Amino acid sequence: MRWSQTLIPTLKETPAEAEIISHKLLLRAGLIRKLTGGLYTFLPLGLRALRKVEQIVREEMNRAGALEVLMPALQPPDIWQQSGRYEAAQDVLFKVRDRAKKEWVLGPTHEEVITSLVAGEISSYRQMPKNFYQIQTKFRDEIRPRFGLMRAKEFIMKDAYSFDATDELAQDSYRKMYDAYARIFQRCGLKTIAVEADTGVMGGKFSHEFMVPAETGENEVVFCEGCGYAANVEKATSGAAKAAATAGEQPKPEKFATPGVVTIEALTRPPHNVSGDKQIKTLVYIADSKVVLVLLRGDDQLNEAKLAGALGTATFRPAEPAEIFNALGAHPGSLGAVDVKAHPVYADERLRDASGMTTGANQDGFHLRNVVISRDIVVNHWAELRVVQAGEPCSKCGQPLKVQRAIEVGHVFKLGTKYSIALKALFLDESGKQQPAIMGCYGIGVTRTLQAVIEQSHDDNGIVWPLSVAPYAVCITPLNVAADSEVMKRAESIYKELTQRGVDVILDDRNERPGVKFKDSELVGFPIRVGVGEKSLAKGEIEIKPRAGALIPVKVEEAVERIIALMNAGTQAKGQG
RNA sequence: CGGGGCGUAGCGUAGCUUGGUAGCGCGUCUGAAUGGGGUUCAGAAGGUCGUGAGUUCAAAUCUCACCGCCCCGACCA
Repeated sequence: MRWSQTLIPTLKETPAEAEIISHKLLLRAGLIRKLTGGLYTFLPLGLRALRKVEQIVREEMNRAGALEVLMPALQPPDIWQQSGRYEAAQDVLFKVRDRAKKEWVLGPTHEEVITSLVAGEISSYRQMPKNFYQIQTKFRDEIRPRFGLMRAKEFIMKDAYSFDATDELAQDSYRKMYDAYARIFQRCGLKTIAVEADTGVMGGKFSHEFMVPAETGENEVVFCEGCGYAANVEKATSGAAKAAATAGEQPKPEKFATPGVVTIEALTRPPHNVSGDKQIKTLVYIADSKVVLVLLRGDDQLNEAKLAGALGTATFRPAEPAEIFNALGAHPGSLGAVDVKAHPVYADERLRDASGMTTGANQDGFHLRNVVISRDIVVNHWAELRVVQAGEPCSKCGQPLKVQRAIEVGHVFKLGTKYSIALKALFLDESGKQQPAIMGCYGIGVTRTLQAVIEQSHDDNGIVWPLSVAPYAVCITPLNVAADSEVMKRAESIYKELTQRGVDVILDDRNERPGVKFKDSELVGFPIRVGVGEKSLAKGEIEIKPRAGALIPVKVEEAVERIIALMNAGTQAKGQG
C-alpha cells in the first residue's frame, strides 16, 4: 500500500472526547472515528489491525477443534422468552420493530440461537462433543458506553458454545478453550492473567476471566505471587483473621448515647474511640421485595456479587431511608441487628465469633456496646460477603494478596444445562436415555482486545504494535519521493520485493518533510521502519528502525533479508506456533 | 437512571463574569523558499456559536426547556 492512496488521518492534537491513552491513540493514529457515543467506524488501518486479531482468534479456535458458523444478529424474541432472559436481559436488549409492528431483538449474545440450532440438529451422544463459534457484531444497550472501543453499544465478539454428553467431557471442552484463550492473547502480544470469576446467580462450577492488567481497567483482580491464586474481586476470598472466640462470661449489651454519630468513622474518634474492627456495620437491602439485614465488620466493605450469591437472587437493592426507618425504627447510622427477628440477617463470616462489638441500637443517637454476635444476634445465614483488600493473607499460602486493576478481554464459562433444558437441546445417551446437553460458553471481546493491546503497548510517541497485530509490519520511509531520485527508486524496489515476499508493507510516498513522516510512523506504531535517504545511501546503506529498538544501518543489498530476519525473530519471540 | 462537567470552523481552543463587527493555533487550498525529526513566509477558503423559545434596540454572552457528548456509580466481551 502507498500511504498517499489510503486514508490515515493522524492528529497532532487529541480530541477532547478521549480520556485514556489507548482511546487517544486510536483516534490520533487514524484507526477509528466516532459516529456517535459508543459507535465507531474502523478506518483502513484500524480494520487491518482488527482483522489480524480476528485471524489469530480464528486460527486458534480452529486448532482447538471449534467449528465456525455465523448466526443472525437479528433474533426473534420468543427464544429469549423461552430462556427467561427476555426479562433478565431487558436492560441491554436492543429491540426493533418491523413494518407489521412485530418486535425483534438485536443479539447481545447467542446462547438462545445456538441452543435452538443444536436442539434441531443434534440428537445423539455420538454427535458430541461439538463446539461452535462465530466472530460477529454484538449489540448491547450499554448503560454507559465509554473509552472508545472498550465498552461500546456495538462491538465485535468471538463467541463459542460447547455441547457435551457428560460433565467430564464438558470439562475437557472448557479446558481446551481455556488453553486456546491463553494462546490467543499471547499471540496478540498481550500479558493476561486468568482469574477465577464470579458465576453469579446462574450457578455453574467454573468461570475464568482473562484480564489485561491496566490502571484504566474497569475490573479489579486479586492475586497471590506466592501460589498463583488469582480471582476477580467479586469472587476473591482471603485468609484474613477472624475474631477469636472469647471464653467466659461476657458483659451484657449496654446502650450509650452517641448524638450526631452516624458513620463508622465518627465512632472511631473521641470520645467513643471504637475502632472499625470492633464495630458491626448493618446494611439494609430489599431483596425480592423483602427487607434483609447484612452485617459486616465496621472496616469491611460489602461485595454485592457475593451478596447476590448468598441471597440466591440478583434482584436486590439498598433500601431507601424511609424503608429502613419503617423496618427498624431508626435511620442509617444508628442501625443494628440485636434482637431483630422480623427480618432475615445475613452476616459475614468474619464476624462469626466476634464479641465486645459495638453496633447501632435502632434508636437514633444511641449505640450498643458489649455485643456478642453468637449470643445477641440471630444470624440466619453466614456467608463470605466482604471485599478482599490488598495485603490480606492468601487463603492458600498466607502471602499478602495484591490487587490490580484490569481489562477483561475474555471469559470462559461452564454453563451447565440451563439453556439446553429451556430450549430443549436434548440427546440420547448410550443407554437410550434422554438428557440435556451440558454447555459451556466462551467469549472474547475482539474490538476490546485490540484496544487493550494499545493500552498495554505504547510509548510517548505512539502505539508500539506487536508484529502479530500491526496493520502493516513494515513502513518504508523514503526521504525524497521524486520518482527519478535514487532514494525513491531504492525505496520502490525494497517495497516491491517485500510485497512479493508476502510482507505487509506500506510505502510512505507522501511529499512530506522527514520529521512529519517519522512522527507519523511512530504514532501509528509500525514494528519496523525502513529509512531510505541520500546520506545513508551514499554509504551504500539503508536504515532499519525497529519501533521499540535502536536504529540498524544495513547494506542496501542485504536490506530485504535483514528485514525478514528481524520479523521472524520477532514472531518467535512472541511464541507463535 | 442518579451525581458532576462540557457543547464556538475538520481538530484543539479564546471570547461568556460586565450583551454591541466571532478571534487564535493545528489541519486544508494557492504560491514561494526549505528538505534527515511535526520547517518558514505570503495569501485564501471554511462558522446555523448544539436546538428551540424568552428577555433586550441588540444575545456566542442573560433566562428557561430540550438535544448531544464526556467523567463518576449499577451492567458486561
